[in-house]
Order: sequence, then C-alpha cells, then structure tokens
Amino acid sequence: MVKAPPDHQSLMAVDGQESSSILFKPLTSPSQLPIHSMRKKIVQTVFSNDCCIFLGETGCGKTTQIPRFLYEAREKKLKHMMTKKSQRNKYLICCTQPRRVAAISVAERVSSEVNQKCGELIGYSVRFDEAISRRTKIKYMTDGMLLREALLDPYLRQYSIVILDEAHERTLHTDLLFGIVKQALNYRKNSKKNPLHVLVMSATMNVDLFSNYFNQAPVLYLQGRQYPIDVFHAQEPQTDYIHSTLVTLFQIHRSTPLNEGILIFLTGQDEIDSTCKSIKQIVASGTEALEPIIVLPLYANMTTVKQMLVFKQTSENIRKVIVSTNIGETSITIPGIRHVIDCGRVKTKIFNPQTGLEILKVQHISQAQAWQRTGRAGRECPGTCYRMYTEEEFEQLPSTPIPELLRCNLATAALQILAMGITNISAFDFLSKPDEKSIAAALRELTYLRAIQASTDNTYELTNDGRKMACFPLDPKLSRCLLAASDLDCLEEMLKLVSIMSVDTIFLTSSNLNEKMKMQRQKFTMNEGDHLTLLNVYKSFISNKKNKEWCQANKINRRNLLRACAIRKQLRRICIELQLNIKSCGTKYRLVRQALAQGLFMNVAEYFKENDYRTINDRHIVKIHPSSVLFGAKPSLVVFTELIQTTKRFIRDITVVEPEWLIESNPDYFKTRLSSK
DNA sequence: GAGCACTGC
Repeated sequence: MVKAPPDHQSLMAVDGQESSSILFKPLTSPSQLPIHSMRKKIVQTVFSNDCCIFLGETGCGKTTQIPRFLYEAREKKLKHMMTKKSQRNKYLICCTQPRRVAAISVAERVSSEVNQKCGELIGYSVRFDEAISRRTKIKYMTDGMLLREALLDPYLRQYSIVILDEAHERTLHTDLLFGIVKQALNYRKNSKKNPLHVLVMSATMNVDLFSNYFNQAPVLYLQGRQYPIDVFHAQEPQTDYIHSTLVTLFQIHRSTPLNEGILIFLTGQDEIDSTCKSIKQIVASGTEALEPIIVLPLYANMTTVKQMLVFKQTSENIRKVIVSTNIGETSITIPGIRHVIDCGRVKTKIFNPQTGLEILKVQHISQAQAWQRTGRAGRECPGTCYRMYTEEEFEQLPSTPIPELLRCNLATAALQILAMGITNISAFDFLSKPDEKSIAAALRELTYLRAIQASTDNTYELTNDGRKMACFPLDPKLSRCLLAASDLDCLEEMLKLVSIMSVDTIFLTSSNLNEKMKMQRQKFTMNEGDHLTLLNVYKSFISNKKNKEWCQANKINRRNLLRACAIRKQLRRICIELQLNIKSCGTKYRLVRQALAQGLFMNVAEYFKENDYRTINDRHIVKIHPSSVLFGAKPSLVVFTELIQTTKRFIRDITVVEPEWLIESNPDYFKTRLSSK
C-alpha cells in the first residue's frame, strides 16, 4: 500500500466547490480555507512582480479566492490614493479556464459569495454565453475566448491582471496564451500607465518550466485542505485490466458499506458498455449472495438525460458504481465517490505530422492523470484508489501528458499567430516549441489555402482572404469552404454544412441499430455523398421545427444538432461583418460540392483497386468508412473531411467531386498529383 | 462491414 504524496492528498472538488458553508457568507467573513492565511503574501507577490507562478492542488480555493483578493487589494489602494472612479474602472482582472462549465460555475459561485448576481462585479464570458456588465471587474472566461480577444488586441490592454488557471493541463489555447501574455508583458512594461501582471496557476508540476519561461518568475506554494487517499497498486503486472477491474470491484463491494460509491475509469464507449453488462450479469447470476448494485455508464457521447443519472441520489442500501471515460477525470464531478478503480489507460488521438495521419489509440496515462483520477476518491472524505498496474509501472509512466500543441495540426494556431502580427512562427516564444516539420507543414497548408504568402527570410503575411479566414472559429480548410461558397452563391448551404462539421456526429450511434432504422436513415441519403446527406438532415430538422420526437424517431442527436444551429448563427454573423455574399443556391447542390472541393482539396482520394482508394497528397491507401453513404459505391474521385487509422485506414465524410473543379481552383497543386486528369 | 477519448473558438 502506498499513500499519496502530500502534494496530491487534497484533490477534492473543482476549486471553490469544497464547502457550502462559505457560500452565502459576506465578503469579509473569515473562511476555513487555508488560502486565507496567505492572503497578504499572495497580493504582495502578484503586485510586486510582472509574473508569478502559484502552485496548488484543486481544492485549495485558488480559482475562487485569488481574483477576489487581488481586486479587493487594488480597490483599497486606489481608494486610498483618491483615484477617480472612472480611472478605477479600467482595472479588469481575467481568469481563464480550459472548460466552459468551470468558467460559468466559478463565476456564479464567487458572485454568490459576495451576495451579488453573476454578471455584476463578477462575470463570465464563454462562447455563446456571457454575463458581463460595465461594472464587472473580475471576468472568468475560457482560454479560447481570451485567445479570440487577443486577435483583436494582442496586448490585452483592457486587463490589468491576467490569470492563466489550470496551466498544467497545457491545452492548445492556454499554451498559445503563454506566448501572447509574455509579449504583452514586455510591450506594456514600458508604458508605465498600464502595466500588466500575469499570474500562472497550476497543479504541482512543471514548476521549473513555467518559472524559467517567465525569466525566473517567483513561485508560491498554496496549501490545500487534506483528505487522505489510500493508494493500492497491483502486486503483479495485469494482462487483462478489465478482468482485474471486475475482481477489484467485487472485493470492494463485499468489504465496504453500500453507501460508498465506486468510480471506474476505462477507455471507451464499447468497453464501458460491455463492462456494465458483465457487472450486471455477475450480480444477477447469483453464484454468490451479493448486495444490489446500480451500474451507470458515463461518456460524452451520451444524451444529457442519461449523463444526469450519475448525479441522482441512490438509496443507502444500494451500491452506486459509475463506469466512466476520462470525462469523469476533470469535467464531471460525481458526489458520493469513495473508491476509484483506475485501469491506467486512456484513449487518445495521435497526430503524425509526417504522414498527416490521425490514429486513435489506447495508451498509458501520465502520472499526473493517475493522481487526478486518484483525487476523485477524496472529494468529501478520505477514500481509496486501486490501480490496475504495479508501482514499478507507475514509476515508468511519463510525469505529464504531452501538450496538445505538440500533437496536433498547427494550421489553425499558425493562422492565429500570424493574424496577431507575428510574422515568423518559428520565432514565436512557445512554452514548448513544436517540431520545425510541424510548423513547416502548417505553413505549407495555409499557403495552399491561399491564406498566407511567403515574404522575406522565413516570414509570412496574411492575404486578404487569410485575414477573413482568421475571423472564423474554424479549421482554415472549412473557412476556405465558406469563402468559396460566397463566390459560388451557395453560402447559406455551406454555413449549415460547416456548422454540422464543427460538432460531433449528429447520428445516435448504437450497436443495436436495426434494419428498419437503417432504412429510415436512408431517406436522408444523397448519392453525391455524406456532406449533402448531412445538409439534408439539417434541413429536415429545421422544417420539423427542431422537434424532439422527430429526433428520437430518426435516431438523431438533438443536442449536437442544436449546437450546430448556434454555430451557424455565429458564423453567419461573421459572414455579414466580412460582407460576404450570403445567397442560397436552392437545390443546385453541385455548387456546394464545388465549394467543398476548394476547401478540402488536400483531402482528395482517387479510386485505386477493389475497395481501395489512394490519397492524392501522400499516396496512402485508404478505404471508405462503412458509416459512409458511399460505402460500397466506387466513385472515381472524392474529397473527405477526415482520415483516421483504427483497424484500417479509413476516410470519413466523403463527397464525390469532378477533377476539373480541383484543377481549376488549384492548377499547380494538381498538375503533378492527379493521375485521372 | 466499423465500432470514436476529451475539450474549445
């Protein structure tokens, strides 16, 4: 048995959710959070440095309390200096979060702590939703939202303090913000009127990396509140982690009180569904007398209603078991969990910049993730965590996961950096610098998309189109589709299509989709391919007034389609601002396919032999995914949205195109590549 | 004839 190291013993709630007793107390009330004893030191450290790093585990209250400390300290000082109110209004504090729900719920919580409505003194800003007023002084926002704002003002001049929270997660957006705030710091240091302070908040890891990056910025350690968690490792390496999980589950079940919930981490939908089934079978088989169990799956691709079941209070006499993907690791907090079973694995998408291939693969988690999972057992009281791997195996895990920036296509990021006036991407001050090959690939892609053009020595500048493309919250390929559709008088259709492509699948996937259902789904099918089929579904959804029953009957994911509607609205507004030509082509869908071809021209595959296709770009042999309406058909030339390797290399979301369309729009690119011209 | 984790603008 191994105890969690002290740094990790206090992993409890999302920051600030640890105690309901401080919820409605007035501003000045002393709190039992240890962070309050450090208030003076915190304030002093922030204001006497350009940048500082605060380390503290979730549960120490840093997210809820620190922005308030800083606001109150500044307010006091300014009042003392008899600063005019209009002057004081300038000082806005922002605090970024990787997730929407976190930004919103923290803003609401802190607002209620100071007895105000959210959106007054404390507000939030996330995509499609904000609560901000002229009085707002503390703004919680998603990292992506601040990045959007940085496109308009790279020096972030409306903020006096920028807090980058949960920095250890190393999301793409936060990593880009690192470079941006560093630049803004330098720029504003000289303008003494409006200096910027930056605060990086993180769990206990990567300290030196952050500190070195900001010229040896001072580091402050924040004490969290402690709930000890006993950690047990497997004695021997396990060959079948699902089997080990089941054995462990029933050991816990036999030996602990029934009101203690169990959270199991596995890798994916299939695995989770079948494990849930096995658990139920074992209990039902009656080979031994077992107390009743409620087993609930949890993954993102479930309806919200089904996800909500995990929050439901169960009776004292029944065991609650949740089998979850890593959505349960950070995004969703389940009450009543006392035991965690961690299989030590996670399913991840890996991007290979050399081949441009994406692979979805089950991989080992990092030590940081292991502790995050462990922490889920000790949110309300002491707990236990069972790891389905040995201590030696744990020691060999990487300490942190690979930052997103180092394992994704950089085209979008590069376009954003260029749009902020930084002309040499390789010279951008990355916290972790991506491979030169990845950067080169991104610049090549943007050049082909006519978003940028090479200038002198390694620098690039945006084209007119590129400036427009940077305004869309989209993959540049899809932004190009919109511009092409504007030229071809079919922008209304492309807006709908691009919006659907921006959300997860709009079809409900289930293993027991029967023949009748498949027939029904076929009524949306368009012979030209999946994109027009998706457009068809969208249009039917609208003409059926977004009806719930219609979605159920057609096995359509209503939540995702509603999101697509919201995205379309946002994109359409941007199109109006950019004065694009918003027209509908009616049923002249040929135009839509032509516009698609212009954006997706690097994703072209031509028929090779039997069921094989060959991509134009890298000559990969691929197959049409069986979920495509073109599965079994053998069109000679197609564009696709996604190329992914699972059991085989598949292309997904496919549309039939004609070679002339491709050659006309990009003659140079296709001169040497297309064999069927 | 597959089977896709999670997040964000």
